Amino acid sequence: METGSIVTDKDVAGDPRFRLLHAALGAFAESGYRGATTRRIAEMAEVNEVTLFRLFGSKKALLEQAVELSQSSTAGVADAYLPEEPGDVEAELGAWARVHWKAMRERRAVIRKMMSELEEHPHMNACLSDGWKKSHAALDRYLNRLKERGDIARDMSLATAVAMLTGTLFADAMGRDIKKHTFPAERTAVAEYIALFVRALGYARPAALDARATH
Amino acid sequence: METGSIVTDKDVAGDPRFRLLHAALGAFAESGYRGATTRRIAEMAEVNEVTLFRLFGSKKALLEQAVELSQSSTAGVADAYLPEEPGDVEAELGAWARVHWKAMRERRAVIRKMMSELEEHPHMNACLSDGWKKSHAALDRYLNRLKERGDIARDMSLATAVAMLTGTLFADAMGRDIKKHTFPAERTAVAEYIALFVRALGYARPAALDARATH
DNA sequence: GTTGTATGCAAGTAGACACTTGCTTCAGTG
DNA sequence: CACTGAAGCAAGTGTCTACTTGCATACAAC
Repeated sequence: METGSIVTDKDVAGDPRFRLLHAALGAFAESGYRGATTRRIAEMAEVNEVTLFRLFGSKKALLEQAVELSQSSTAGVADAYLPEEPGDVEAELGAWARVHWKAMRERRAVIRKMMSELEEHPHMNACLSDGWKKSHAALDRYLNRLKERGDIARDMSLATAVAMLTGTLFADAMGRDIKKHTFPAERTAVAEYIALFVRALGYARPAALDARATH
Repeated sequence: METGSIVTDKDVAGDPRFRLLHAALGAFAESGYRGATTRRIAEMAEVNEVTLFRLFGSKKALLEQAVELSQSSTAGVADAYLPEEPGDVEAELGAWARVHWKAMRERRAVIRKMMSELEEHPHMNACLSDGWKKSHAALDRYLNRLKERGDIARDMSLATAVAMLTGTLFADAMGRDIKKHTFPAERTAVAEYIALFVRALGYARPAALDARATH
């Protein structure tokens, strides 16, 4: 069983290394790279500031490891919801979308900061795209399978469809704080997006009438 | 000479106030609030740093005025493209979307920085949502008119549709730098989004068969 | 010519910043 | 016990930060 990390025999929560990584991510999420000062990170971690430099060498190294860790913890958590062979398309897409949306929404502060830092810290650019790559690829595979089966139009551009759905979810997760009143209710929003999306695909449900538009 | 706008008799490009506002926005777009130091802004504006404080009082005041100015310059530039009475829906929505997308894409650096700063500087939150309010409202009115005319389903949630289209455009404008290869070609992307969106609406073209599902 | 206003320039403030040095404390291991 | 390694602590380093002060200069109006 792969854990992806080297677990020491120490109490993880008490390990200064772990505490610093956790605190660094919190400070970064609150105030960005420049605002996450080494003093503040050390205080939040309840660890001496000197220990920070002994363990990580520099602020830059610490923050890079912190965001990498935060990204790997949620990467590819949604892709499992899309089966190899599509069944109930709306339900399956809905489950995937809900998990993907939730993962972005929970990390929205970090994501926003990474997006604003990507010119000055290219490492965060890589982290960002890697974090979504697996989920988006799974969606692409799923839609491709639908296309192969002839359930959606043959001339449908999957890249456009994927960009539309992932973009909608991304913008909702990021923007809901900014313009509250203009978004659908949080409970039902994702399901409504999926309903619209399925219709955009021109998906012909097997059980329903054969209503393929083109002759 | 009559210019028709509120212009001082000074040469605008040489006016230190104008130069500072312009430089402040540039520095903010490059490095965010903390990275836009007063020294750097003054250097970029080729104006003495002391003049900055004499004219604006503080760095905070300068930056707030700068982002406000940048927002008001592009606010409501797209809403004019949606007529009161819909005609060629795909073309009209396409024109609106293209202009709206372009406005976001050109200011993407500033927008990304504002989004990451909105907890620490609530003023930027207000600027952000105000900048989009008019365009989004115009889209909402347009779709509402379509609904009234019965061209799209009566049970369609316009809030969801608006969120989906604006979200797609926003995510494209912001994300194209981050994950280049996963987006449709820049030339055609917006038109493809619109094509999908129109199909999602279930829009029945007047010239085509009368295919209204529910009577 | 005098006054006022706007700008430049040199210098300086107090605090924050990332990072370092030297020394102490303490737990674990032989 | 002695030794080692990890951590804390106090006190620095030089640089940067927003912002201030005092004074010199230019130019326009009266």
